[in-house]
Amino acid sequence: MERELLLLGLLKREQMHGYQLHEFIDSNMQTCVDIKKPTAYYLLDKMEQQGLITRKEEKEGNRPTRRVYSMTTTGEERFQTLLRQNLATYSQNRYPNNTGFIFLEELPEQEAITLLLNRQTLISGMLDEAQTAPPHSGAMQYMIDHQVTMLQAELSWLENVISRLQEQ
Amino acid sequence: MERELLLLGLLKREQMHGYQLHEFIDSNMQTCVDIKKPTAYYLLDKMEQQGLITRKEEKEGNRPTRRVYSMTTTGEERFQTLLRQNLATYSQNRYPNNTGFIFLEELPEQEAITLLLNRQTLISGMLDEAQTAPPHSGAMQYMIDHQVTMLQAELSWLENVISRLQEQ
DNA sequence: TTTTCCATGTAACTCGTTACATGATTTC
DNA sequence: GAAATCATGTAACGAGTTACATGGAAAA
Repeated sequence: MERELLLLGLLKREQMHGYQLHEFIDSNMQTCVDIKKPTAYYLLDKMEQQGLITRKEEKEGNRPTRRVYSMTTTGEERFQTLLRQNLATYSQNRYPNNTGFIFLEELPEQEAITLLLNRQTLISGMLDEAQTAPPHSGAMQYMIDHQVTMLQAELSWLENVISRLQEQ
Repeated sequence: MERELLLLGLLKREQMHGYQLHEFIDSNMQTCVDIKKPTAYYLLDKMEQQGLITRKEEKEGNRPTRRVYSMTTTGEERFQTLLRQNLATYSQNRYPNNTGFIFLEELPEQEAITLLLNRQTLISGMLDEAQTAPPHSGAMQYMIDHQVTMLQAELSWLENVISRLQEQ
């Protein structure tokens, strides 16, 4: 659903072909969303069949034909619905990354601390990366801020856990 | 992988049958992990075939036979590996919940604010719930704290977005 | 007596991914 | 001449879910 919203939203701005969409997402939005090529092609196909988008073929030289998609009015309506739904709603996030913490006590404290310090380094690295990302236009910046906020939260929680372990 | 770690970790503590595992997870850990019954049964089957756990049948009266699983030494090793890997590692979280924010500008400001206020209420509710959860034993408490931390971060980011919209 | 709980499962499906295939074109 | 890029796709798989099925026991 979210990837459909993503593709629709981008196609609302301007018509694009599959490769181009994937390229754009992969190089401009990699910090907060991702989509693989086969998924993109598959969704475009499906949404075309549903009448949300239409395609026109574009031939340039001897290259493979581009299938350039643009939104239909049905697609526009769908986009509006999806967008509102997405913004007004929130469903609990799971953090499968952290399942191991349930069993922290199974490990000798010293080893646990060592492992967690490694994790801390990883998260710090990601945080740095997110923070040094070039500023994005408009609402995309919100998404980057979100990543940063969440990574900071993750980090501060982790530091808390580590220091509680060190107290013992 | 994470659910395997979860099941293994619980079976390390004490032998259990599928229904019981699901029950336990569903009623004691619902804030941070979840697993559906068919998934649990499927994984138990698979892990038994891999020799990570063994089962013995337990018959009580005329009820359906329980398949009580307990860990093997191979399972113990696997658990140790998975646990260390999970703790020392971190991979970027995606937040598909928030995809819509990329297109915030497509909406009239007033409406956007209204939608986001609704979302805010939802998150506040979840936060309350997580905070009033009865304290858990040992490391499980870390997981609850994590949920709380993440919800707070989500909320503070959202409030920030809302107030930036209101300034305009 | 009807609903809920106990305890197991299967089948079909969804969403997404990896790995592979094709073939021209530009770049090194 | 080899490698990366452009542009499309298919096939097989993976993890997990929903919906359904069974059948006895306890509770309402």
